[in-house]
Amino acid sequence: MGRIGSQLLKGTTPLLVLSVLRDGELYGYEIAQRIRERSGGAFAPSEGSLYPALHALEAEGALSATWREGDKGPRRRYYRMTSAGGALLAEHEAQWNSFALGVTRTVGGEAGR
Amino acid sequence: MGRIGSQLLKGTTPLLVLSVLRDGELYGYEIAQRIRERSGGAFAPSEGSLYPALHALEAEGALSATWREGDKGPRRRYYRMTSAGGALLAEHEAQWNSFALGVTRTVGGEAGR
DNA sequence: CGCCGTGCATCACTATGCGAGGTAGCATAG
DNA sequence: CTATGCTACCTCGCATAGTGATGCACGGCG
Repeated sequence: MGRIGSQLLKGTTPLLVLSVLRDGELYGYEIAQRIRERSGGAFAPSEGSLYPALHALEAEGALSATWREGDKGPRRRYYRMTSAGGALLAEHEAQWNSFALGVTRTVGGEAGR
Repeated sequence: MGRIGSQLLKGTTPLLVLSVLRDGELYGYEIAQRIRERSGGAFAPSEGSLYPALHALEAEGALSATWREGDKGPRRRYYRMTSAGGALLAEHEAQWNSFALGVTRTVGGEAGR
């Protein structure tokens, strides 16, 4: 395994998802929209990556979820961050920060000074 | 294709390689070491990703390369950034910046303000 | 003489993002 | 009444690209 979890290189989805869930309970589609809004439209996970990520996070115990019937429209699955999810978020944030710092340093040309 | 080139999510290697080559001519192994040093040891591309990336960059015309016999030790392939490489670097930097900004915003919770 | 370090290269494995396709409910247009 | 389109969920196959293992070649050291 690399220095910086190799999944972090492409795996920003868990970080993003957990981040928006700090706001409170949200359902899948809404999570994607929040990420899109907050990123300034720069990106949004596609469904093919969002839902699997949500399931994985739930399986890990980072999220808890419940189905709820909508008065109108189809049922939605609401996700809430667990305390384990909070810890995971902190971990992902730390990894992101050191990754971003590393890139910035390398691109900027500062050595270990 | 997504908003932010999907390769950028994991494809920081070209950015990193081109960045260290601003210093001048370097050979493969040395490039890896520079990246490692500059990133503060946070990461270094493995050989399995570095060499293919170098070949791709050369094929694209972003780098020019020449073999040189070492007085001691095996021959080395020295890479130099071309002007097309400079343009590519600028592009990768811009992409990285907007990507990092998007993540920062999403994690930080700032909306489009 | 065997091992290690430098240096380049390639391979199989793996992770995961993406788009397409499928199900379903409801609303509006024709 | 049917078509289209939006919300909302899920899953599949494809492509990309990072990792470690393996191999070749050269030279120094114990």
